[in-house]
Amino acid sequence: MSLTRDQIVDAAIRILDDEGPDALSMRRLGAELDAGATSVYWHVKGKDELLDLVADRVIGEVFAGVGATETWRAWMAAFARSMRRVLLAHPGVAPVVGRRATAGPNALLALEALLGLLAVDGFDGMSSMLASTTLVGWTTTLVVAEARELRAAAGPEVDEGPVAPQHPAIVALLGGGTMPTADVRFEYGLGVLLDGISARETRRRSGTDGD
Amino acid sequence: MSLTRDQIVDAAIRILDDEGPDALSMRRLGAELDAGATSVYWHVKGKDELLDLVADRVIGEVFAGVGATETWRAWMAAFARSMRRVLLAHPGVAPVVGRRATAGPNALLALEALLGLLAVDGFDGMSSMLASTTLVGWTTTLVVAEARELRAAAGPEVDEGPVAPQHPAIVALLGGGTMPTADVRFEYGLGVLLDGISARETRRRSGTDGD
DNA sequence: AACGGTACTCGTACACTGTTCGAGCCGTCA
DNA sequence: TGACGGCTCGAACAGTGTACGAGTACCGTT
Repeated sequence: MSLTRDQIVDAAIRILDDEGPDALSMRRLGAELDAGATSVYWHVKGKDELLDLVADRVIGEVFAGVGATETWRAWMAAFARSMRRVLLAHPGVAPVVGRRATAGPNALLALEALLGLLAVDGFDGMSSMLASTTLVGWTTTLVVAEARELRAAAGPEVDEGPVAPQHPAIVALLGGGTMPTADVRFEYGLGVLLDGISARETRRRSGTDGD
Repeated sequence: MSLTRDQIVDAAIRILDDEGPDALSMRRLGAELDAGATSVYWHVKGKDELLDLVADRVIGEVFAGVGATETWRAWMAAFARSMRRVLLAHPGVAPVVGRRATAGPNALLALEALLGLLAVDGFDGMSSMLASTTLVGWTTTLVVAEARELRAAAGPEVDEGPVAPQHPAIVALLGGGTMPTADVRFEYGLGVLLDGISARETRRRSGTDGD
């Protein structure tokens, strides 16, 4: 059976999703493809390149989930939400995406789209660069963390240990029953970010220097 | 020579800083301590626990660099800047901090301090929880990414490849000479975050629901 | 002074990992 | 038919984290 890069990436994602990040070894990948353990090496330079491909594939999926929008704000929100949706559907690949700098073709495609929108809306080069990196950075951390929690919850029980002997504020928070859901946390953070970017941009255009 | 947990963590950080994240193996760690390869295992459960200790140690260093402040805003800014300073001084340990959920004693100490300040300034439980996780999440990603760039720059040259065949917006940005320094990027993001949190909080107190 | 036990060290071994190498297969073109 | 290039894959290598158990060094008690 002829192996292709796409099939290889598919198989890797399947393993990551079904058995977790630690389960992905080159031998296991070969087995998943009904191929010899090292056949993959002809198509892919090594495990690093494989993981880059996996990450970019997922970014592509994220980007595909973002429809056309009117404003940069709507686009950013849609992108962040799409990223969350996709990564939570693939909790096993989330750490992979989080760990590497995203400069694959799909990542560039998405960046290009965002920069275009920002330019139309009057952002200058510097501001748009800063805004986009901030958005991407924040979104990945938060969602990767959430995916980790999701994976941890699926695994064996781990008792939290004596959380807080003398941390009254933390105890009050945890015990207060006000623990927000992951959804709320995400939407709050997203709102904070968009409001902040918007406020900065307004201020910049009015000529007032920050701080 | 008697080994202590502190000495072990010290040695691990030394290796991470001097030789990079990949160089830290249990055997190498033993050698650094002039000890047998597996002696460490009596003091530490395994490599995972070791890395947790390393991460918390660094968080402690970050926290120590944050002086007393009047407002939550000043504290958050100081914490983020301290984190950046410390992680850039230890680029090798940055990925370790980035990879794990921070629930060690020092992390809890810092969280407790922040929550206390937020409470004094009138944040309710939910808002302060959201604000703190957003701050920590954003800061770690950005700084870890920056540390990675720093490490990559120190390593062997890697040509970027054909960056953008048909990505005009990206090309314009990179070629425009407006590439902001890491400092500027960081301060911008921090400003965005703090402005956003502040705006949200104001709106919450005025009783207007978001969006 | 002799004993028992606890705290600690470490050599060996096991089951893995990513990756290299080179021998072999197979279809295509001359 | 022969040769060649694309492709597969078994064996081997160096290295990993960790379990186990034998060994040592120190301790308070008798």
